[in-house]
Amino acid sequence: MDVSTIIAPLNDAQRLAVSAPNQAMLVLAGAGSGKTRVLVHRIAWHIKINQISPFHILAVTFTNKAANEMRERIENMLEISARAMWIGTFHGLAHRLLRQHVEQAKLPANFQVMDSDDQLRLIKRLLKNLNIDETKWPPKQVQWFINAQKEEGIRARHMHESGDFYQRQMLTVYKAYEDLCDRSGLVDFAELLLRAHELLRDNEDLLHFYRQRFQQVHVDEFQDTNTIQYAWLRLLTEGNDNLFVVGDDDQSIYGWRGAKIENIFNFQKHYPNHQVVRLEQNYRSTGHILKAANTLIANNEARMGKELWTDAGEGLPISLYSAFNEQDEAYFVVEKIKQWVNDGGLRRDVAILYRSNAQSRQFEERLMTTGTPYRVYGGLRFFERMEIKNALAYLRLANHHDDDASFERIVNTPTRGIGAKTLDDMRILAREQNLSLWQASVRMLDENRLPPRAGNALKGFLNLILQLGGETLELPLHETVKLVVEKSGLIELYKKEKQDKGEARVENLEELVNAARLFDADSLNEENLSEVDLFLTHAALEAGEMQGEVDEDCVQLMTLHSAKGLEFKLVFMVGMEEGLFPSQQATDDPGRLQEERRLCYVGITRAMEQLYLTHAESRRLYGKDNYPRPSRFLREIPPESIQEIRLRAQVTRPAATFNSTLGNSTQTAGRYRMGQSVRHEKFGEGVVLQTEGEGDQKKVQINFRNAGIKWLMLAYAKLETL
DNA sequence: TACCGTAGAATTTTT
DNA sequence: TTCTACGGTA
Repeated sequence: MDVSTIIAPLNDAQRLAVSAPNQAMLVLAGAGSGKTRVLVHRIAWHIKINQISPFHILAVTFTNKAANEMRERIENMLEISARAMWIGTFHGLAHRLLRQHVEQAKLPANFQVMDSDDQLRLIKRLLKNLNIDETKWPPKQVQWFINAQKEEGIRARHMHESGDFYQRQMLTVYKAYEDLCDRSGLVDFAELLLRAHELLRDNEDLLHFYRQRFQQVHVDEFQDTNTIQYAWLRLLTEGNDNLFVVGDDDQSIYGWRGAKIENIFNFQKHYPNHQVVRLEQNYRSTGHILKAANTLIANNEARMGKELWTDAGEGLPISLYSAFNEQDEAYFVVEKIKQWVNDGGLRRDVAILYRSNAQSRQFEERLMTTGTPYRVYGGLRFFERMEIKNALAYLRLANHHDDDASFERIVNTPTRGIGAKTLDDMRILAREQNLSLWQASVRMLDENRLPPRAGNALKGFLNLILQLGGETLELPLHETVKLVVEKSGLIELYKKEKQDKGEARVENLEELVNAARLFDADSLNEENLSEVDLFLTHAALEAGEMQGEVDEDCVQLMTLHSAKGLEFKLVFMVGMEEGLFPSQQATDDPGRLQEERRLCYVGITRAMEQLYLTHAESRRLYGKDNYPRPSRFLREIPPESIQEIRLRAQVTRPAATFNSTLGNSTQTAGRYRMGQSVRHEKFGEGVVLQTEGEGDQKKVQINFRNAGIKWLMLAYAKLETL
């Protein structure tokens, strides 16, 4: 393979990035500008042109999906195995480091990874133990606090006792949490990163080794890195100038989760010899769409600056529809989708994007009644489902008796007569004697501390776990899982549950056995784990797909956040209203508002051919009617790129639609029907929401742009239709 | 232990 | 409005 095969399919900017000499590099890759391609080709360049062994290459991503895709594309392109190359997520790679150096990382050899749900449960239990009132100290908030500290690299011992009451309380919990995790051999997501950072920072020989090993370090979605992730990258590369990062400050939408967009700016300070390359040619969207995106995002401050362009032509203008209410909005969108399909379009090329999950319902209902297949993203993923987590807890406890989190989870699931009293006693004993719950129950049984019934029940449970642990030693993984699922009694439990739900759970458990069968244990076993532990880690680190792969051609419904990285021919961005998007909480904070704007930018740039923006004049939210003003983002898009879909164009629509959705036939009558724009002498412009009464008694409710919502008597109000 | 009623909350979620 | 978590009761 020679230079041209790697370089030929690239544009100038891409080439510049791919073939640059070894130095720190910041690639600002606009949406749809081929950033993965640049990463893949850059790595290919190192391997084929610079003769760097894959062994010496590191590539970090945020999602498993991105990591898998990158590995695959490199292997296909170079026709080599990329086994030796470290490609993975920050968390996956951190985990691998910790496993390979458990001792130096000061972890037990069989440490287990907790997902956020496990973590939350652990915190809840901890608060109970510490007698801390959960209503005053919400576990979620505690969890957030702890993770935020870890992401900043702060341990409990680094914190001062002297803070305010809140700080001191949080610190107490943080300390206790650290102790509990250490004692139970549990590691949460943030801990993986923090500990991996400390591991390298505090072990000079190790750091030296990995700095030598990773001659070229590549990072995807750099704008999403948090403090500790960036610190880890710096440890590995600073001074060597061998850090190649790709990102887009305009697509940073996870600030609320700790992502530091500043890392992009800091990069330029920390790597003074860096080079910046901008990828601005867009291969995805039409001119109108890009113009809208560019103009909108120009309203943000402190950008690196970038302007997307295309040579693909203007395309269709963006359509804007003002719906009466959220039902009309759904109606409109689904009508347009039906048209698209009638014109030969595929449903899978269509996406409905919204700010918050709650908005999906209207669309689902409408899609359902029209018989349009659809798929909603979000919600629980496979390994996060209750029944799966229960089954995995059995598996875990059978292999790690001292895992208290798993113990608590399943000790009485299904119910086996181990009640609150028994458990309380057990917890007290465990705390006093510094034992695990397992050890505590063994002792209680040994010392005959329990009434016969509870004692027998507990004995039964311990035996079950022992049996599962013992019998499964010799079995292949999927047989082990099968045994666990069957003997645990979970299947029976869910069979009894309400029809459809229980059935789904049983199916999921069966699917779990299947997943274990398909699990390719030796694919990445550098960690020297048992097959079971490897599977458990896999479950924690890769929560799995949202739903099983449904190949059916269906409309895609998802939040703007989950749409990042995807593209669709036809995109609907719905609920473009103040208070919804931008969300209420963001409106008074300039920083958060800019993040909302970036989210809007992400949404717009998902569209390849056609983009619809919709908002509703009236929206029922949490049981209350709201009359939101159109989103400011709509005004930030150049009018010449927008085509408003006028109500007049809708006259062919059967009046029954409005009636059935609003349930009041008077509302379509007369000059002042819903949606009619009017002007009032004093209140200015507004939109009719509904009417009531007849003759001189007729009243209209109007949402005035500036004066708010008012009821007016038609006979007196001087209204002018627009 | 299981079921019911009610209070209270209700962006976004790569790992 | 709708969902969840919790506390009370059978």
